[in-house]
Formats: sequence, structure tokens, C-alpha cells
Amino acid sequence: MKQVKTFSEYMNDEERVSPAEREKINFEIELIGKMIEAREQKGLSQRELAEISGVKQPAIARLESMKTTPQIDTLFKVLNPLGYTISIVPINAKK
Amino acid sequence: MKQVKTFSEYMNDEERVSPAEREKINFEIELIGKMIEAREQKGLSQRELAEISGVKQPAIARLESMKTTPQIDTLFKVLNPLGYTISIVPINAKK
DNA sequence: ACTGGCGATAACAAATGTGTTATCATATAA
DNA sequence: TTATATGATAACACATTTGTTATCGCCAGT
Repeated sequence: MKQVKTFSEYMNDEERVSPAEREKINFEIELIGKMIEAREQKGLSQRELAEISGVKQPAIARLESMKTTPQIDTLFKVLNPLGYTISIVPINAKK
Repeated sequence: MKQVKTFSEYMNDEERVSPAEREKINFEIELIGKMIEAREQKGLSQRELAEISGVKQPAIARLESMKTTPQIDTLFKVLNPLGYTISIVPINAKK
């Protein structure tokens, strides 16, 4: 029986993607994860967030399921009504 | 003689743009400003940064002169070799 | 005056994101 | 079961960013 790899193993497979690519993917996963967390913490549905942010529900769904890499103004529009914004931080500051 | 408004005055003109719009513009200015600072602090030209980041010089120039609103992966690709990344932070954390 | 590097920009093609409308499968409540 | 709300997705037009190549004006150094 074939052992299926975990997602983490998949992501860290050297032959799958370059280190830079993996780094970018991890970055996006973390970013989108925080965005989803923020929305759910406010108890908002995608449709409700769409209304108050001005970004349409299908666009939000595409973002959250990572079908799409948002533009920073779209990300800003979505995050702002959730009480968050985007900031540039030194890489070392990653806690 | 007509008094010319400062940029700050221009940006804060109530009749010019909505508060939300102004907020977005200020956000972008701050973001791009930090990006330029980071590049110059490393003593890199746009062409050099283009080489190590994989983002072409015209694209970087368009970002820095705000002709364009980047996608987050483009911003990430540019910031990463400069030792920075993007993070989601609470609005209150603005110092 | 010339040279070289700088950022900005033009022009066009290619890639990608977003709006729009509608629908889907699923889960939950009545 | 029926109704309702959810997130995901399809399909297409439209808008925007990015790549590509080339060039521009400017400025510092020779």
C-alpha cells in the first residue's frame, strides 16, 4: 500500500520546487491563513465581507482558496474592514 | 499670487477623495516608500535588484513611481532579496 | 565633449486578477 | 424533506499588471 505524503512533506520535497518557490508559497499560505482567520473571527461570511469591502464574493473565494494571487489594493480592501492592514517587516522579525 | 497646496494638504482635501480612498493611497505611499528605502539602503540600482529578484527593471520603476499597484507575489519577490517580507498586522499596531 | 550608469517611459504582447451572473454541493435548521 | 446559507466554481468580458525591447533625459566622472 502506497504511503501518501503529508502536505508538509510535499512542500519540502527538494525536487518539487526551488527553495525560493517554496518560500513564496509558505508566505502566501501564512498570509491567506491570517486573512481567513480574521474574517471568521469577526463571524462574517464571504458574502458579508464582500458587501462591506467592495470586493465580490467570487473574488474573495478565489483568494481564500488560493486560486489567485491578489493585488495589494485588493488585499487591503479586504483586510481593512477586518481591522488589519499590510506592513513591510524585516525577515528576521518573523516570530 | 495663488498659494499652491502642499502634497499633504492636497491629500487631505475632503472634497478630493473619500476617506477610504485617502487611506488606501496613504497605505500605498508608505509601502512603496519603505520599499525604495530598503533598496537604496542596500546600495542597489533598479537594474541590480531586477537581476536578483527576477522582476524586470521597468516593472520595478513602475512600482516605485506608483504607476502600478503590484500583486503581492511581485512585491514579495522584490522585497525578499532586500531582507524584508510582507505581514498582516492589526491597524492599531500602527506606530 | 564624451562615456557610462541611473531611473523613467513608450509600445506592444502575454499573463493574470477582478467583476458579473449564475449555479453547484454541502451542511444546518425548520 | 424542504428551506436556507455557506464556500467553491464556471464562463466570459473587462481591467490591470508584467515581460520585453528599446530609448529617453539626466547627471557624475573622465
